[in-house]
Parts: sequence; structure tokens; C-alpha cells
Amino acid sequence: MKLVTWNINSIRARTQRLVGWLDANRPDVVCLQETKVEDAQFPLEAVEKLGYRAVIFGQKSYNGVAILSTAELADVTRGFGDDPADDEARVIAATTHGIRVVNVYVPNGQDLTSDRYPYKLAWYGRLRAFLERTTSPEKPVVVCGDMNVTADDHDVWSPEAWRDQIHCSAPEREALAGLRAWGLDDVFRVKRPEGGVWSWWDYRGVSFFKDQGLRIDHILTTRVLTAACAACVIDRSARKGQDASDHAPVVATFGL
DNA sequence: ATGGCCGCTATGAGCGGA
Repeated sequence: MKLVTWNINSIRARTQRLVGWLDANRPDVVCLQETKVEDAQFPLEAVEKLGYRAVIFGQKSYNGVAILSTAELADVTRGFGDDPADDEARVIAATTHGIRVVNVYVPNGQDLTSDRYPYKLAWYGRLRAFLERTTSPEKPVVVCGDMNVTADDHDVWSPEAWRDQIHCSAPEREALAGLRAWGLDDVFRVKRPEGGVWSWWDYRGVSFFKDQGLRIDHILTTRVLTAACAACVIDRSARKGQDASDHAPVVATFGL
């Protein structure tokens, strides 16, 4: 069972790129973020032609998440269902291939002085509360997506340049650690503890060419899935060339 | 120190992204 998370940065601008990658890699479950499109305009036909079913939660211009699967997608939830309700489409969950899949696009936060920063930190707390009331760490659960936080300096090309910047501040890292403490493993880190591998590179300048990136896209798994994980890699090749997303897909393979 | 690129919008400049 192969699962991928990928911040696609507009699914309409990236449809051909996505289709080509799916055709070549044939994952069973695909978690997309930043689709940037209302549900009526989502390119369903293009993914259905490849054999995927899809559940989507989008909005105009910003955010938007979707889960594609080669199998049935059951018990679909959109948003946290908490109070007050969020007007940003950032989380969708479904059960497929025997796994509860929670796909998230965590708020960016802008910078440490922005009012988006406390919103981001609070969002992590709401995500953990959502997990607590909807599932269990004893079950096979994947929480994945663009988490907009580096776990530690091993996920940062230049810890000096990024020190206390957004994605690298201690409160953000504590928020991510607090989520993991519910009962989730950072499965890429388990496989590649030495770090130095990125999932995002800035469009500006020569950051990709010089491999100056961050690892902010994560696949977190409960114990039973961590034990079943055969491999977890970041497909850097998908960041190359014209019309690439600024994020690369993260792929986990499970012996299920 | 700043911005550099990209996608979006009842566009043509400004915002958000990270």
C-alpha cells in the first residue's frame, strides 16, 4: 500500500503534472493540499480516468484539500466540526484501504508577529482534539500533509538563516511534537534520522538548484502503521523542471 | 536590509505563500 502527500499548489495549474506523476508512480492513496479550487471546478475526470475515487474539500483561491484512493473512501469528514467553525478548507478525513487518513493543510502563520501565528498554533491543538474525539492511536491512522513546521534543525538547510523564523520557531515545533505525542511517528524521520532532506524549496532564486529547502510535509503514523512501513521517501525529481509545485511529494510504502 | 517566484483574482496590482 503506497500513500503520498503532496502540496500541489493549485490543482488546475498542475493537472498534467499530477496526472503524469500518478501514472508513473501509481500510489493507492493520494493526499493533496492547496488545490485552490471550488469543488465544482475540481478536475475530477482527470483523476477518475486514472482509476481514482476522490473526496474533496475546496474553496475559491486559497487552501483546499483532497484525498484520492483506488478503493472506497468511507466516513468522510470535512473540517474539524468544532466550534467556532473554520471558514478555511484545511482538513479532510476518510477511511480507505483499512486506514483512517487525515489530510491537513496547516496554516502558514506568516511570521511570528502576525495574528495568523497564534491561529496556526491553536490549529494544532484543534487537530489533536479532533483526533482524540474521532479515532484512537491503537488504530491504523495516518495524519499527513503540509504541516508548515520543521520538526527540528535537521529539517532546515540553514538553521542559522531560519533560526526563530516561521516554520522553525520553538512554539511551532512544540505544537508538532504535541500532535505526535497523541501517538504518531514521523515515519520519514524514522527511516532517515540523519535529516538533510527537504520537501519544499522556495520558487525564488536558485534555492532548488542549490538544494536550499525545508522539510515541512510530513506523514505521521500510529504504531501499527509505523511497524508496517517499508519505506518513506521524498520524490525530489517531481520538483524539477517547468510548472513544478514548490513542494515535492512524500511517499510512504506499507506492507499491508 | 530587501527581494528575488508563483498562482490567484468579477486581474492588470496586491495578496498569500513559506
